[in-house]
Amino acid sequence: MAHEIEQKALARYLESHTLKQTKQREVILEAFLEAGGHLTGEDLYQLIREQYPRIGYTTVYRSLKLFVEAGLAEERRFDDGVARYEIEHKHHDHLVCTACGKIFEFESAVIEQAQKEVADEIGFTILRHRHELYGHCANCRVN
Amino acid sequence: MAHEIEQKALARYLESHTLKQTKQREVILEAFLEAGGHLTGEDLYQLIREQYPRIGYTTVYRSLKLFVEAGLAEERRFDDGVARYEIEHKHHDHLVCTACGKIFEFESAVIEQAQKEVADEIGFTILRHRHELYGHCANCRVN
DNA sequence: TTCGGTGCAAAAGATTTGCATATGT
DNA sequence: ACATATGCAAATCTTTTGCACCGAA
Repeated sequence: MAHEIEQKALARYLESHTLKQTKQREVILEAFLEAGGHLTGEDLYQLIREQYPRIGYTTVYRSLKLFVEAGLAEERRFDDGVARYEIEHKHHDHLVCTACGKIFEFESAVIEQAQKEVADEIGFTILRHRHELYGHCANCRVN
Repeated sequence: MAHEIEQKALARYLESHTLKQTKQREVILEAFLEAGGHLTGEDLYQLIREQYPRIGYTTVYRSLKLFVEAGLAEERRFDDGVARYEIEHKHHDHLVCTACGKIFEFESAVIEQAQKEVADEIGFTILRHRHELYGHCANCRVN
């Protein structure tokens, strides 16, 4: 099995929280990491279903929430209102192509700084943020 | 009745689209404008219910979508995934206080510019965006 | 008189929960 | 043994739709 590091991180989390290590959790985490993120619960359920038809979607949804708790995944919600999960990694924001659905990531120190200034002005403390640009990617744009 | 300008804008839209002017639409628009925006369909339905218990929530939801079509309102979705509607006005983004739920607006030319640069780099055309800062407002922050 | 509108109830889609059963620890 | 996890079905929650009836044009 690949992704030993993440599997071990999950194992550690489970152990330290008196939760149980199960085949399902291992399989679901594996499939999630393999797919590379930005998946809905349904997406992941369908993927897993092919190989493990006996795993219920309830378990997939519950596992995804567990991964978030464990710091392995992050929950996002783009404009369609459906929850998507991605692999937790360095902070970044998204560009979403509304034509093909592809999702790109970006980060900008200038923007982060400007945000802070906007917030400071009204005495607001930023805990997290969300920044999404919707439009057409290079492939889909009309030239 | 207040908000004559918006009521007239709606009337114009209805007329030009062969749609009908109804008491419900007038009442719902009035309540929406009066409340000042950032409301969910349910919020608005509850507000209207007090005075007009015979207006169904279906009509409220349908009217809100109509207002968006007519350019009078905008649909937003914050982190809870529920659709909220606000009065359409100059472009801006939001600061959302996760303690008291209050919503503030901001705009930043620096950020808009930086967005454009990020998009240009990968040949992406931005059609719209969404930028939300979550945290604690001046009243709720722990000093 | 003719369409579009309304309101109810029912459907739908995504996610959560209750519960009996199964399974790590 | 005991407590948590699973999987099914049923419940939720928000939003949409079907349909008979109503009302604006």
